[in-house]
Parts: sequence; C-alpha cells; structure tokens
Amino acid sequence: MEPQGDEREPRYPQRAPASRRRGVLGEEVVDYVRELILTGTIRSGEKIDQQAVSEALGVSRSPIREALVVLGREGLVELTPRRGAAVAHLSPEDIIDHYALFGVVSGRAAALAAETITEEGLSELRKVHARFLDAGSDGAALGPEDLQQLNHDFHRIINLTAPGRTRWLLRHLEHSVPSSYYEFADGWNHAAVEHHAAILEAIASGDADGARRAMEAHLQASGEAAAAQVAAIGFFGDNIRATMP
Amino acid sequence: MEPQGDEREPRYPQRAPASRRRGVLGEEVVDYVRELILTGTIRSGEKIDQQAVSEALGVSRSPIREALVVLGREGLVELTPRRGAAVAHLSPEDIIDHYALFGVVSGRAAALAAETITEEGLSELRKVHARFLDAGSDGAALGPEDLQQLNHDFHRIINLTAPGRTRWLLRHLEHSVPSSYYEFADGWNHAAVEHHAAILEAIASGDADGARRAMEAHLQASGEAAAAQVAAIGFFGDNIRATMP
DNA sequence: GAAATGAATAATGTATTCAAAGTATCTTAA
DNA sequence: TTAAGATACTTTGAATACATTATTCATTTC
Repeated sequence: MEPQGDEREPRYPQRAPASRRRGVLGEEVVDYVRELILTGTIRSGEKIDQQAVSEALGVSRSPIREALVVLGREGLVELTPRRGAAVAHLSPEDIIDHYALFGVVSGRAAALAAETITEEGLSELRKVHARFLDAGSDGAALGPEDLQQLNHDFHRIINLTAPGRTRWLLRHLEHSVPSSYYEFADGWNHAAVEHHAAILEAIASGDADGARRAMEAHLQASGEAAAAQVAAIGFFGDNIRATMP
Repeated sequence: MEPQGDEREPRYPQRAPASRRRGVLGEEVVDYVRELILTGTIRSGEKIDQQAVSEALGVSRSPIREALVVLGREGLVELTPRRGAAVAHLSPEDIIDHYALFGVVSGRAAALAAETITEEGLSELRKVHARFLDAGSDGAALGPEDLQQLNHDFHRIINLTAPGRTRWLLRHLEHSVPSSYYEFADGWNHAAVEHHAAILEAIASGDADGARRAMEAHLQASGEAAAAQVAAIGFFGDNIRATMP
C-alpha cells in the first residue's frame, strides 16, 4: 500500500508553511509545539523529535532548536544536555502552584490598580463587568469566545496600570501553562463573575489589600479548575503504557 | 604594529574555551553574555554582534544564537526580528519593579514556610541568622563573599519549603537582573539583618501574613539598593555618547 | 536464559554555507 | 552643499553538513 521506505512516522500533525517570512520562524515553531503540549497531543515526559517537527513544519532544525530552548525556559519542555528535549513533567500540583504564582503577581497588579487606576479605566472595567452580568442574567447570546475575550479584557485593564516588568512577567505566566484565562470555556461561570465583582469593588473603593486578596482568591480557584480541565484531556500522561509493565 | 587585516575590534573580552564538552556550550555563552550585561561591560541599548561573541569564545554562531534567545526570554536582551539582539533597555524603575515581583513571590514562599517549615529547617535558619549577628557584633572576620553566602543560605532554606514551580520562578527571577542577593557586597548590612530578624521571627511564630509582609519589605529595600548600585556602575548606559549629539 | 559486550543505527550538538534583509558608502542631481 | 538613489558591504536567519554522543539490537559469555 504505502511505500515503506525511510518514511518517518507521522508523529506530528503537518502544518502549512504559514508565513515563511524570515525572522519569526522560531516563534511560529514555539506556538506550534506549545499547542501540541497544551492540547495533550504529546504527553508529559514524551520525547520531542527535532527532525520530526522539522519535517512536519517544513523548516530546518535550526529554528526548531531555538523554539525548544524557548519552551525550555517556559518550563513546558525539559532539555537534557545530550539527550534532547522532552515534554516537561507537570503534575496537577504544579498547575495549581503556577496559578498561585499568577495570583500573587496579578494580586500586585490589582493592588496597584486600586491605588492608581484612572476614571476612564475604572469606567471601562465597570462596562466589561456589566456585560458579564448581562450574559448571565438574560442569556445575551454570548459564546465562550466572547466570554473569554471579556475575561481577558477585564484582566488586561487592571494589568495595564502595572509597571512594565510586571506586565512582562504576567504575559509569560499567562501562556506558559494550560488553560490560562480559560475560565469561561464551558460557558458562563458563576463563581468567576462573583470574583470579578469583588475585585472590581475593591479597586473602585481604593482598597489595595482587598483587591490583592480578591485577585489571589480568583486565580487560586482558576488554578483548581484548570488542573481539573487539563486532567480530563489526559494532559498528565495517564496513558495505558504508563500503567502497564 | 598590529596586522591591520580583516581583524575585528576586540569588542568582547576573550575567554578560554572553558569546558568544551558538548551539550552545554549554550549555557556557557548565556553566562558569558549575561555577565557582560550585568557588569555594565556592554550598555543598555547596545547592539550585540553575534560573530564578535562567537570569535571571543571560539565557538560557532549556533550556540550564540540559542544563548541570545534565552537572554531574550529573561528580559536582559531585546530581539528584533531581522535586526538582531541588543541589550535591553532597563530603567531604574524596571529594577525596582523586578525586585517587587521577586518580593511577592518570595513573600509567598515565606508565608508557606511559616506554615510548613520543619523543626530542622527552623533551627538551620536560626543558625544562619546567628552567624549574621555575630558578624555584626564582634566583627567575626567575614568577607563579603561569606556574607553573601549566608544571605543566600537564609533565603534558600525558606524557599526550599515552597513547591517546585515557585522555586523554579524564584531561580529565574534571581539571576535575570543585576545584583540579585547582593545586599552584602559592601560588607555588613544593618537594615538587611534587621529584615532577616523580622522574617525569622514571623516564620518561627507561624505568622504567614507577617512573614509575607516582612519578606516583601525586605526585597523592596533590596531593589532600591540594587538600582542605586547598578546605576553607579553605569549600567543604565549614561555614557558620553548618549548625551552628545 | 539472563546479563554484558560490542557494532550498527539514529539523533543530537556544533560548524559551515548560503540567501535575504539591513546598513553604509558613493554617486549624481538639484 | 545637500538630498536622493544606487551599489557594495555587513549581518542576520535558515539550511545543510559534519562530528560526537545515545540508543538499539544482535552476539557472546557466564
């Protein structure tokens, strides 16, 4: 049937050459591999074959290596000196811990927002929150994508008040772990909106410490939800081979 | 005098090939370039010539590129797609902000330590602190290196109680900015030791929130000191050319 | 039959080459 | 003299080539 030559197992889904413009190939590879990991296509501990990825994307190994270095720094990939790259071993506890970190940093941003947010910012924040409430009360025909966008906006408005380095770290924490900011993937989330309400109120009243605590609590809950969600995908590598001798 | 052939300016200090064992060349390059940046040898905004670094270390450009990607992720280097790498523009505010982040994450670790530290850990912590007090009261002939080591130990004992991801982030925050943990570079530091005392006391009495606040205050002060220290080196690129048209 | 040794194979890390984009220099016209 | 454009040079980004280290698999030995 098939020519059984030196064909390589189609381990990784082939992807169109995308943009192919010079200088950003590495970033494209990062996104590609990150998606494979976050969606559970390749499992915890599984080795990542450079040449296979290279063939799947139709680029040479140079950008692949650079991408793996990036993912290594993000903590999604483990690099062993002469043994190559493998998907990092992340436990549910790691996910929860990661969200707790996300929480303390976001908490700092929220505290700063409580002290320094402008009237415009506050009014925008209220506007976003009102749309959440609408979506919950009268079922305003908002899909999960819309809710996620609203959620993202809510946090972004708060984070914009933080200094550059803090925003930088938040950006990295956000997408180096599964399900970041995806609290609304399954539709309207009652608990999350209540958290938002508490955060908004604390910020509006200038209660920095309250805003911090509310934000930390919010992200702690998000972390538990995220851990459960990715466990359902099979992210933690609970495949058959692992339990069979 | 010198052969004026196609010699390149000796822009970067030459360094012996170090270990030359395969697989860790990239890391060595990271350390090399990071040191150039943190010591102010190359200034904020200055371009980094891949070939020059390659020649200075006697390795090819491949590991150099990977190292620059790493430093880009650390925030010490800015990568512009077709224009190469340059030392990141870090302002004093960025340094202070970075330490504040370091503070909230270390604060989380301290809070966890207050709740979960073992008797052994606590006793070790007391031991380290006692040596600090000795060094201050009777001038126990401790050099800056010893003090820095003690300081490092103090924080390490606390951080060991934190979960893996938190330790991972602390590690990265620690050495991606100048003067981390170098509060004792100029000898015994009265304020820092007082901070340590407050942190120790809060942890010993199981006061998680107090430990968190004490640690945050400690690192905030460290950040201001670090910013002043690196400014003195000329880290922020206040060279003559920048002020001359 | 299991463990160990060694060759064959495959994959990684590094070097080198090549093409594309950027930068600088020189020329020419206003 | 200055500004604009063309040309030469430099540097980056990606591809390829090569050397070294892992891994696999067959063979041998206990």
